[in-house]
Amino acid sequence: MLPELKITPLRYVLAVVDQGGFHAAARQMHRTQPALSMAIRELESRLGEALFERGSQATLTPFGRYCVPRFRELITQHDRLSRELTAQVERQAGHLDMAAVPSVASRLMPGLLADFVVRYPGIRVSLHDGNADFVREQVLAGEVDLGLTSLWEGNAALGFTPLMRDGLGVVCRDDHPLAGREEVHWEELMGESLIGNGTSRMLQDTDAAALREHYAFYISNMISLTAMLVAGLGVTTLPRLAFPEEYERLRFIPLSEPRVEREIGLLQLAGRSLSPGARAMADFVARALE
Amino acid sequence: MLPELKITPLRYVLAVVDQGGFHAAARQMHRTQPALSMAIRELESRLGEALFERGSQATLTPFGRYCVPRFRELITQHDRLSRELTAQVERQAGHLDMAAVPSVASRLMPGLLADFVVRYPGIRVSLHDGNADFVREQVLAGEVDLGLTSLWEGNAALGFTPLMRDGLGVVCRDDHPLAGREEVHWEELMGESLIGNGTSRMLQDTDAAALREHYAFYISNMISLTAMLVAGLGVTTLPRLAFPEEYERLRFIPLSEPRVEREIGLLQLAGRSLSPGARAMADFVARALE
DNA sequence: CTTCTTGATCAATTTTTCTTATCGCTTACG
DNA sequence: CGTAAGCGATAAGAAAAATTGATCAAGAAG
Repeated sequence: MLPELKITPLRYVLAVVDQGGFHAAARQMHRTQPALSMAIRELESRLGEALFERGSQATLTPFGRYCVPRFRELITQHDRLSRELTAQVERQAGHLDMAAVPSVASRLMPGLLADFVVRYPGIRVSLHDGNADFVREQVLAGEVDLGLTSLWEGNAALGFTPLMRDGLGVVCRDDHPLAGREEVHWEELMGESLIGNGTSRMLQDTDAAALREHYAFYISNMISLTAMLVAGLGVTTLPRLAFPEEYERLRFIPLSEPRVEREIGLLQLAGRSLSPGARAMADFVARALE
Repeated sequence: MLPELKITPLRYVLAVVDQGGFHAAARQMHRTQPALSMAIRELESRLGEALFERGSQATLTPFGRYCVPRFRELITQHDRLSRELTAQVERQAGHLDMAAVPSVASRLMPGLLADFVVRYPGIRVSLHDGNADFVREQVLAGEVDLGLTSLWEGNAALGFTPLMRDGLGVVCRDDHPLAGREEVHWEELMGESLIGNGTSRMLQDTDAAALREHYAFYISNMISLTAMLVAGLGVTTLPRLAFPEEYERLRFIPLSEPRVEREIGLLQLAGRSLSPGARAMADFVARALE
């Protein structure tokens, strides 16, 4: 049965050694002198050997001299751990993995991350991007702490916090008849050369579901899609956030009827709390997007 | 102000993790389940972050998962230290430095040490030999924990525990007139070719002090001395323990008048306790020599 | 639906830790 | 030489902490 060494009495011993006396040590420790006397005596009896020479004042025994550096080492390790955990809790350190759909990753995250690293310089962030299914799977598998995506189907194991709405619109080239319009009704698209993409499932279960039958192409890759739009090969529907603003010739016209919106929000495992770093990010994102 | 982590609650956490539940852990720790619940809750509040998922049973939070290996590490280090100190106290480990006069070192210590290492296999011993002044200085300077010697002059800083008496006698070659005698009176030596040696000061302040004026030689080196005795160049006085029994032609005849004895015993710093290993040796030697 | 198990909670109690007051001893100083 | 100051030990009581026993609510198993 090996004795349990409590940290505090070890600290007392070091204080006595460093300060050269029980009184001075007590002052340093914000304790009274008898408190140290008794705590150290208790420690000695637990070890079965005196640490301080009795009679002589605050002189270490040979065994005490043997112990002191070891006590110091253990206390150092304790303090290091305590400091490390505190840093985690206070978000001065830590890391988090997150996944986001491409539109969020490329349009929202750059600015968000820039602010985040200023606010939490110690927290390292890994951001993975992929489509909504990918994000969902990553969160579900615990591969990432957080997802930033729109949720297509609920799941008891997932917790979703909506943060912003993102309305669907038509994207076409600037010389297209629809280009100057304020808004578009879905039936106006029936005659167009329609290009389907990954976000087209937003039309599912809406009045405009019939559009999905009329795709001339289906392109999942965003680069390819924009290239085709720029080439004037057709029009497509995209949520506003996914609309590539950097292409001068493309225009975004909101869909007025039906008004289709996706809800972008934070996805996480339900019933599972977040690491301090992940919570910092979740709170930060939620606050930034209101 | 960094929080003070007590070892026991950390152990509770590991027990819950390893046993997969509070009840099982409580059994292992010989505590009741509420004790663990409350201790862990207190630890959590001290850290400012939950370790276990509330609601779910004995599931770690991400922060908890982060902590567990670190807790385990600290506890391992604590236990290693505790074990190490216990080993010292129980004399299963340790070391000691001692010094002894040559006669003791060569005649007594070999057998003593052989038994000692059987009894205390973990304790390493360093044995230095030198004359009584050397031993005394080594002890006084704290260079060695223990001395095994005879004490010529007391000192408040030294503690001496007599263990055995060692009587002075005359040493001569087997063809010397005194060789067959049972004992010798000091006055019988006045006509002899007397060789003085380091132990001759035992005659100081005795009836035979006059002999010191009649030395034909003074030889401090034991090898030289025995060579001269074997060569028949004279006789000398030696305590029995210093008499080199391995020389077949030499004889030891006790001095009857005056009866001069040196007291051989343990020398140590007064008011300074011994290391566990040194105390083991001191007790061992004292018991062996009664 | 009932039963069993799990962890949480609360009050009571035991244990531990700390303080106040005091003692005996040593040291420094006039 | 004697006095005052400083030190650590000690005892008794107070405060704080840990632990228990009993009980509760919730989820899992039958």
